[in-house]
Amino acid sequence: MKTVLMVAEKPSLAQSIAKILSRGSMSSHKGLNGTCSVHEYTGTFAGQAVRFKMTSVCGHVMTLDFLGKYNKWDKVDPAELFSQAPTEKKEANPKLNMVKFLQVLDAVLPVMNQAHGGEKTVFRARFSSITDTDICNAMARLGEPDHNEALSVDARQELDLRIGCAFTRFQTKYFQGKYGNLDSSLISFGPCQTPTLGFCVERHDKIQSFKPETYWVLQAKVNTDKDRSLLLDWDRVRVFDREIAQMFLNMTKLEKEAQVEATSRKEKAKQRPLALNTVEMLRVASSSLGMGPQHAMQTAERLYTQGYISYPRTETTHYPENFDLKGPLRQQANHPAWADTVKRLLAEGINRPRKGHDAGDHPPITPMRSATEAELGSEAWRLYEYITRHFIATVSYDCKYLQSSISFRIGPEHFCCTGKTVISPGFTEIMPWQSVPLEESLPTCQRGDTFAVSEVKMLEKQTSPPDYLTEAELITLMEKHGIGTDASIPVHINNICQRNYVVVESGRRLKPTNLGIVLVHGYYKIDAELVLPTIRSAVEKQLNLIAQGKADYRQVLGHTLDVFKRKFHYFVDSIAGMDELMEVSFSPLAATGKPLSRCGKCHRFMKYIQAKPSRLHCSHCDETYTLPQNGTIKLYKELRCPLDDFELVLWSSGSRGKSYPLCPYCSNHPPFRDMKKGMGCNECTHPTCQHSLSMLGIGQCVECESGVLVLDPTSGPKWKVACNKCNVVAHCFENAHRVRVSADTCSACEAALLDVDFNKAKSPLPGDETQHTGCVFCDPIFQELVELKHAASCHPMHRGGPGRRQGRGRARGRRPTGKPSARRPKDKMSALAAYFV
DNA sequence: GCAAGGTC
Repeated sequence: MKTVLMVAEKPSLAQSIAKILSRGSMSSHKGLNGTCSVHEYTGTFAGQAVRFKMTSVCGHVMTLDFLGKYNKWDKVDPAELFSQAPTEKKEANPKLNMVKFLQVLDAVLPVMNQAHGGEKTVFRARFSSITDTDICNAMARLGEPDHNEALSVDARQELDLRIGCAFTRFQTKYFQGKYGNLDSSLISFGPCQTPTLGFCVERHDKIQSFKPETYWVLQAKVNTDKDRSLLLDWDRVRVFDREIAQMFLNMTKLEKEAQVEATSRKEKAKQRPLALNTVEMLRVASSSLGMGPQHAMQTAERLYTQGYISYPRTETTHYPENFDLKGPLRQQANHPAWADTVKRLLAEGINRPRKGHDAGDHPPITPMRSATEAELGSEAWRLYEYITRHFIATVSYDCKYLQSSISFRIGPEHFCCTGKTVISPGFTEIMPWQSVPLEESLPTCQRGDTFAVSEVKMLEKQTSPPDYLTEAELITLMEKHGIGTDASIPVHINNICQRNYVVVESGRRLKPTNLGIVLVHGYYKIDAELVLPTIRSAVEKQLNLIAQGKADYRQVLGHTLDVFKRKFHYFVDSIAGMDELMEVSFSPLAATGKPLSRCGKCHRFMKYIQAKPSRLHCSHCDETYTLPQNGTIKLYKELRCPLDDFELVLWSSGSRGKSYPLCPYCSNHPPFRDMKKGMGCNECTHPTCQHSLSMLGIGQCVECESGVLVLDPTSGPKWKVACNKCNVVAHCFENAHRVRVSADTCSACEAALLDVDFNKAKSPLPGDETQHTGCVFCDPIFQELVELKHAASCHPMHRGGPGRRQGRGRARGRRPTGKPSARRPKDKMSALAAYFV
């Protein structure tokens, strides 16, 4: 039997499609990467009985990047990134082993192509919803893969990469080389993030340039009953001339009666909501739940993987034709929060949902199973509750209310008042925040009736500026201008926050920082297209032409790159224009920071710049030395590096983390071949320096491949031994007053022996011993005094819970022998000579 | 260290 291999775009789709096509009779097993499954079943294909193997990829298989050597910022002119720098396709997620996985399943491909000589063997199914009819129709009308669509995607990828990286590198290097308080580790630029920032700054500018204007309003009150009065709105709404307003006031004030000119009563409806898609969910999450888009998306993702809601990334607001609305509704029939509403809907019949937009991706977001707050936790519950209420609302009835209004005349001026009374609340019962506000009902009257005027007064008011953009408004703007997609909108918003271009204020409003404002104003000054949303859509148009086969991939790519290369050169030549704005808000490097440690070249104090990216700046030599981020920096006892005479500094990630000394010069200009930029003394292979790996290294890390456990000489009296690569930290010899790494090694495991001195009173050593030399891994006395831990880290990624091999003394390690760096050289001076570059 | 866009 022949095999038909089918590949969907993600695991969940493979499963649901296989289920449909096999009518539920497939057998499934995990693929070799543990993420993608293979679903197998027998069926017919092109009239033959075949074995189907259905699997999927998982996001993009390949990604685009520059060749390695073009990723060295100090060695490559960003202008080269437009054409000279070659790009390569890399596996987007090497851990998934996607390419190998597909190759295994695809092992038949060469055979396929040969055996069928010329006959087509690769097809593409096109469908717009995951329903039986759609999927079966797609299988009956298989098309060919569209090469043009692929080219269009490739072109977008290459444009975004080249343009984004060129501008980002140039800006970052230029401004970080001049200013010391930008407080952003990266001055990034991108075709989506920059217009996103642009929207926020545009609103800021409107607020700044806003000039309040005074206006005047007439307000009249009439008596409708003995003790009730009615407030009337002026038909002219407001006037901006005080004297004119005064004139109207004088004319109406003379009148004692208000005459009813007309009354009306209209039945109106407030429409039930459209089915829920991603951006609407994100808007409501931000504006009503106070939950940022990134966080909301993560929460939704969790609800989805746990089976509480349907797939949360969709642009569609229309339920597929045969979508089962009653099933999910029935599941909610006993929910304590909305059982009554749901039961009534089921008994009296649900309403037909409104016709929304079918984007052809996934069905709208709906609850998949009933859940309570206790089960989900408060954050996830709030989102789930909203999704569920929204779903119920889509099958509820419109809210119906009566809008009545009365028009009055007082002298020559016209006034009116309106009131709403709810006829049937419809969906607002399940979405109470949408309900029509309760208002006092209007008196019943008819044309010609009169009411006594109790008061007419003139109010002085001022126009007020708009407020900063809310996240919800920003999402709407992005959606309207085609900036980003449902899945990437939260990422772009997050980006401009992380880069410190905007900050989230109360009410989730986005207030641009000085940096964000200066950047956008600078783009406006030099080349407004760099920040306007129109440029993205213009490029998108070209890319669509490629996809439709109406434009040539090479030509579009070449032309667009050429345009942006010119823009880039013009930007670089005109950067002084942006710089003028920078100067106003930021301080030059030389005027920033506090004196900390001495430069090895001029022996003057260098200044420590704490703002991101933290670094040391020598204003005399005009040199900047970057420091490790996410930690604190102190002077290290005025000790100096034996190689360059720079004063060492001590980096620390906090009392529960690790710390190590580093030489500012070596860290930026590695002295030995086997050292990389950013390394501290704990990775330095200097054979004799007392701070080096060679002198303080003990043995191989118990967890990671390449790390070495190094004694932290500053950690006493709670001594620590920390890996110089990963987060492993061993706490040891508490209260020892001296710990030294001995020149001798353990005969069993080759680790360096430690020489430990205790005070008499606090010594944990057996007998009355105060001194002991031994191996931390093998010595039975030391094993009791060593505890392995992970350093408290700023990166949750690396936190990874307790170590697999946690526990006293179980950690076995050899003094590393694979690399010359960690071996104790026999002839120190000759080894030193050999290490120098 | 950089873009955007997929999914996990």
